[in-house]
Formats: sequence, C-alpha cells, structure tokens
Amino acid sequence: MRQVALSTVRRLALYLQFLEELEHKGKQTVSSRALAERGGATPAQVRKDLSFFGSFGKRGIGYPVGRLAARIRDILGLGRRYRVILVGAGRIGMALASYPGFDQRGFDVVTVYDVDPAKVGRKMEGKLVRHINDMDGELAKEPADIAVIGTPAGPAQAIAERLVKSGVRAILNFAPVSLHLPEDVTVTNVNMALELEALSYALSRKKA
Amino acid sequence: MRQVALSTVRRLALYLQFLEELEHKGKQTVSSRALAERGGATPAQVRKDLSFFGSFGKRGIGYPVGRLAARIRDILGLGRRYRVILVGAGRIGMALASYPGFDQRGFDVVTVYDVDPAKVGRKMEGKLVRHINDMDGELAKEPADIAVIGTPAGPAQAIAERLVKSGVRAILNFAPVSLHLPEDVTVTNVNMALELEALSYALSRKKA
DNA sequence: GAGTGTGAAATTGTTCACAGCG
DNA sequence: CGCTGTGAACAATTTCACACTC
Repeated sequence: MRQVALSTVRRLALYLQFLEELEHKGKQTVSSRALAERGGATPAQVRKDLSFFGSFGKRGIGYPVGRLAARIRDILGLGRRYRVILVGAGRIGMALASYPGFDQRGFDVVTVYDVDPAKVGRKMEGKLVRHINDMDGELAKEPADIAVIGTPAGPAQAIAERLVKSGVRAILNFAPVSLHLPEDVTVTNVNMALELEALSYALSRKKA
Repeated sequence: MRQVALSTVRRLALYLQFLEELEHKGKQTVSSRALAERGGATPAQVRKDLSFFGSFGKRGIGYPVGRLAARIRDILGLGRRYRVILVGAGRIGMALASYPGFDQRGFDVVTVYDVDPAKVGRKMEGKLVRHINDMDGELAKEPADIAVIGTPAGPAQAIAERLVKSGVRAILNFAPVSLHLPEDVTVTNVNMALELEALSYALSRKKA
C-alpha cells in the first residue's frame, strides 16, 4: 500500500473536526479509542491511518491534541486559502456558498455563475451572480482552485470541460452525472438522489 | 460475498439514472459497456453488480432498458413513497427539501422542524416549520420513514436518539458528527466540509 | 498498566478471463 | 461473433495481535 487511500484521508478530516473541538476545550491529549469513537472507526484503524504520516503519539499516553491537529491540517493542505467558484446558482450550490464552515476552513467563494438572466447581476447570499459566458475570460485573468458544479445534469459535462481548460484541477460535482475528465483532475461527486435511494434500499431490506 | 456491498447499491442507483434517460429516449437495449461509461465503472463491474440480483441481459445483445430499470427500482425499494421529515430548517436541509428530484423519486417531505422561534410557524420553501418540541408527539401519531438531520453538530446526537425512539430507521445526516445509534438504524453521512478537505488534500498532492 | 506502532492475517471489493448463449 | 454471467485471481482495506514505550 504505497498510496494513501481516499478513505483514510476522509477519516483524517473527521478526526480533525473532533480534534478542533478538543483543542477548544483545552484538552491536551487524546487516545486512538476516543478518536475512533467520534470518527466512526476502530482504534486500530485510527492508529494505522495516522501511522501513514509518521508517529505522533506517546505510548501509554495518547496523541497530543494540538500537535496532531496541526499535523493533519498540514497533511490535508489546509495551510492556505482556496479560490472557489460556484457554477449554477441553484439552491444546493447557494446553500454551500453561504455555509460558514466553508469560509472558516479556508475556502473563499469568489464568484457565482449562472445562465438565468433573472439571476445575473443580482446578489444571492451576498455573492454577485455573473453570466456564465464570462466565466472563461474571467478565469483566465483570475484562476480558481476549485469549482463547485451545481447545474442540472445536462450541461455539467460541457461546463466541467471548460473549467478544466481554464485550469481548474478540483471539482465538487452536485449534478447527477459522472464527469469524464483527464485523470489529473480530481472530481468528488455528491448525489443527493443517490443517497436517498441507498437509504430506500436499506429500508426495504429491513422488512424482509 | 453474501451481502451485497453498499458500493454496489450506490452504483445501481447511478445506472438507474442513466437507464431512465435511455427510457426517455426510447432506447431498447444497453450494453454493460455503455452503462459502465456513464456510471463511472468498468463493464465487468456492471455485469457483476447486476448478477447479484439475477440475470437480465441477453448475450450478444445487452440489457433491455425498460425491464432493467424496473428491476433496479424494485431492488432499491423505489416502488413506494417515503415519508421524510427534516430537522433543522437551515440552508442545506431546505435546499434538499425543495429539490425536485426528491419528490419525483418518491420522497415526500411531510414536516420541517426547527428550534428557532423566528422560523416556527412560517412557511419555508412551501413547507410549514413546526417547533421541535412537538416532534416526538407528532411522530407517534404519524410515523416517518426517513429523517434528514440538518442541525449543527451539537444537538445532532440527541435528536437522532429521539428520532430512533419514535421509530425512524433511516437517517440522512448533514451534521458533522458520526452518530452513534443501534445498528438496525441506517445512517448516511454527508459532510460538506469533509468533501472540500479531501479536495484540498488532492490539490496539495499535485504540486509535489 | 495504558496505549501506540506495525507486520501479518482476514476480509472485502475489483478485475480478469473465458465458457456459453442468443 | 458479440456480449453476458461468473468463478477464480488479484488488489485494496480492515482487523488482529502483540512487541514495545511511557
């Protein structure tokens, strides 16, 4: 196992959320067991996850909260701010754009794009909505790190391709399609309908 | 492999989205390759996923679009409607509540609960917001199948426990905590901050 | 004693490859 | 001959178990 698994990275982010709470409470150390409970993992898994990046704990004691949090932030690349653009001023995207944890964690929503003339030029959740035709030009001048796609399924692929051409290398996709992009572009799909359908499946198993 | 993997179920939901498009276009058959392309999988994986539930395809031809879609809807338990309640009338929850695909796929948001007196009694996105204190009593009279938790992290665990006590067996959780619940309750976590942090990680790898 | 760090074992999930049907 | 269905090989991930340190 050379490359660290995505699931490990995701758990790291979960541990960090807990560590920051502990930091806030002034706790000095934390055990793999406590981290596991909160992160929905097992103690062994926590230790293994952390061991990929070095050994931070003290045997018999646990992990130093502050130092571990700092290290995870470093591993996750949270030591800087990211320029985020949002394409599609629909509800899900806007909900995200105004999510406080967003700004707080270093993600700045710099621009919102839409096609709807009724939205363009107006402010939504404090962000000015611009027309999507201007997107490529503006990205050329001021690149973005991350794009959030909140459009319907139809235009999502074409928009993603334009984004990649403009230098975006990470996409959070809410449109219900798998985007087909060069492999140096990281895409994370969040598909609400799919989550509900998975719950539906689980429920239908239970009666059986 | 006795139990079907969650990842298989999720892919099935993805295939279904594509099949419904094809149905709409009047296409009669589809190959595992075409399904794979859209579902972000390999042809072999599509065939394996489907084979857990029977064999629907014709060799040399492919799968019958309509019949396969119907079968997947059946597997996923989408042949009925679900009563969904939403706890926490924040942006993400409300965005979901008014998501058209929601209603369309058989999920009825029957009630929205919140603690904020400024919200209680008002309509948001066409849904009347009720006070969370009334939740348990109302659920006793009219049970819900699925609850969506859109509260902050703090109260989420306590609310989840109340929901379970009231008979809810499936929870879609947007609060950034792992809920600790009896194992006959299915919980799906959607954690936006975590998704962004995973993208941050991926981006920070690329410069290296 | 309490709790980490980590190879080795077990499990789970994916890909291969090919037999067999339409 | 194209494409499914599937056991068997493979790869990835999780869990175990225990040596070791504080």
